[in-house]
Amino acid sequence: MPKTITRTYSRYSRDAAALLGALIREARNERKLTAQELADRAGISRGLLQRIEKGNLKCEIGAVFETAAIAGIKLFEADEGALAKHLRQAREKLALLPKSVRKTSKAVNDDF
Amino acid sequence: MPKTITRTYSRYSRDAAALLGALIREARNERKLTAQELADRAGISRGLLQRIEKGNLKCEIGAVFETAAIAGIKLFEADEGALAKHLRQAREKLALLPKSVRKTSKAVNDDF
DNA sequence: ATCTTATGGTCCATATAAGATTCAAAGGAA
DNA sequence: TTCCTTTGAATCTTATATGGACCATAAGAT
Repeated sequence: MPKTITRTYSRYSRDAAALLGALIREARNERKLTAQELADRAGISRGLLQRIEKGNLKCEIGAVFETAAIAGIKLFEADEGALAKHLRQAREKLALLPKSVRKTSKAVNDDF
Repeated sequence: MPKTITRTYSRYSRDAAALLGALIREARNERKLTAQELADRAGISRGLLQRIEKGNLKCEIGAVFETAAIAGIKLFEADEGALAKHLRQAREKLALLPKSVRKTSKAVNDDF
């Protein structure tokens, strides 16, 4: 039998997905859209929308983002212009950075 | 031959994923972590991390959120407390709402 | 220069997410 | 009450994302 890979998720990730799903559901209800309607507009199935609204982490991020956008949820609390600006800045900044990192010391800290 | 489903994504979704990926890469470089190290900590493969950092939308949202969390990116809000707060508020609000919506008129507007 | 490590990319096997279908139950309108 | 719609959930099949093994290139160290 093939070995089954079971992924584990941190509480933070679970909360983030649950929150996003709840926001989508809230926005959908406010706009008086049925699950089927929103799913159709997002180009996904109703079953997938259900999983997304429940905060299921095993969903394609493209489907989640697309659904959130159509429902009117703004990711990163930014409007489209601000998002594009952030993106451009991030790209410019990355262009100046070296492509690879080299460890000189094991300066590692996980603070979360 | 089986029919292939090709998903389309809005510019907003693409930008959001690209930004998130860029933020992850930036945070990884600041922490002087190699791609392999971050991938190991997130429990994913290096190849998947590469796609995430490139903003590929065909990735499991759980893997993306987990990676972002480990890299130190705070989703939606500044700190985890704010995230948990929002989540709780959303859930409380949802508990008061009816489970289903009924269309009385086609009051639908897509403003994005 | 050499050596070592990191990255970017491709290809393939397979674990798995998505779509489709079904059903039961609940909600709202008549 | 009787419809009709929506939702929730389970099952199955299929499309596909993931992991792993490659290899070439780039970058830092010596």
